[in-house]
Amino acid sequence: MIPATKERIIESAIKVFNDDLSAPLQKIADNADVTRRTLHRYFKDRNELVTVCERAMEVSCKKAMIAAIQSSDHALTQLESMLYAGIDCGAKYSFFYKLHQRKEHNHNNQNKNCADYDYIYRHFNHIIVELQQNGKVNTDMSTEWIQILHSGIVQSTVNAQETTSKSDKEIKELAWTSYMKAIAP
Amino acid sequence: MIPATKERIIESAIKVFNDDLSAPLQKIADNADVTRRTLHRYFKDRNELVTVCERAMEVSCKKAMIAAIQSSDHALTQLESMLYAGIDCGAKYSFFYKLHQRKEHNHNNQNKNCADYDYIYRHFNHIIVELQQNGKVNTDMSTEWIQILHSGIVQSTVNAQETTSKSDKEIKELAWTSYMKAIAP
DNA sequence: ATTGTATGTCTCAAATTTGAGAAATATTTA
DNA sequence: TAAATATTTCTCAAATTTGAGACATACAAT
Repeated sequence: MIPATKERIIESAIKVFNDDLSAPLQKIADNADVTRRTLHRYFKDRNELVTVCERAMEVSCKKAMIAAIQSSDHALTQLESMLYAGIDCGAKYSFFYKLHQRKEHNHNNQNKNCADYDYIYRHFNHIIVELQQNGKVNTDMSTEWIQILHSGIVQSTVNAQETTSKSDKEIKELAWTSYMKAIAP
Repeated sequence: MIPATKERIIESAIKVFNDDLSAPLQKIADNADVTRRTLHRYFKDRNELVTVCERAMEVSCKKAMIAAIQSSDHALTQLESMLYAGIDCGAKYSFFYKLHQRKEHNHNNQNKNCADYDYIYRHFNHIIVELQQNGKVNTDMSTEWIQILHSGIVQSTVNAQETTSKSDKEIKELAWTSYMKAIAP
């Protein structure tokens, strides 16, 4: 059982690191409403914190994605759930996505995380191809592009949640409508 | 006339700061292929560099946006040009957009930059409303949401340019097609 | 009330980052 | 080529960030 404080530090760290990987740890401590000393009690050093964040984010994000895939056997519903899962994971999703995209990252399917990433994106591809065969998705668009679009919509929806006055539900519906229409034939 | 080196430093700084505002200056120097010493000759300190970046990015991004607006008097063409301008500005666009969105930013239309930002977004809104009246854009979507979507598509297209094998032209076309279909009635 | 655990405060040394001087080298311009 | 300018290299002190010890407080569980 992970203590609530530790959890809070990880959450803040994910949020802060997400657009400022070199941010001073003080910034994360402030954000989590703890002293820097407390942060250092939970994490040996910056490196460990980053690693833990990556793992935490991978785990929760992967879990949500896999659940989304398994929530239905209709490809369209699966895709919709994946979009919502991404939005719900918030900053974690961008982190997750970035992580496996950046050039320093040496992809390696022996690694459990990479294997899961592969699992998710194989399924994603599978869903898209199926929808294309059913004539529900534009065949002029590569799955590669649709993946980019998918993550773009997730990201901007997450950002939007912070600035807009709309309810989460409304925003998600807008996101899904826009996405679906964008990739429709 | 700004020296090429200074220009290069600013470019790198915008790129690096864009997802790591606290990055060590060494990282920017490396990216710009100069020594940290050279960087320090052009910029008194980190703060000055950040300020100069903001200004540079505002100027070039604004110029491109305004040019896009004025490039045509067909609303749809204007919107398309604005999307491409955003993509061409690359990292600058996200920076520009973020800058005026973050809560520390105190919007103030006495400020020339804010005034220009307002000018651009007034026009953007105008274009959307006009397209909605012509039945070319979905009236269920607020301009607020369309703006979010717009910047989301720009951002992910810029990211995509770095990872994908597709040509810039192809990607831009995909972006525009997806965007237009997403907001169509 | 007492014990144990978690967090905060204050402190400090080590590590890193920052900004700049001085002289050597490279590059441009006349 | 010579002079002028820009950049690099090496160096160093100041500032900031990092990680941790020692002890004080707060708070929950028994």
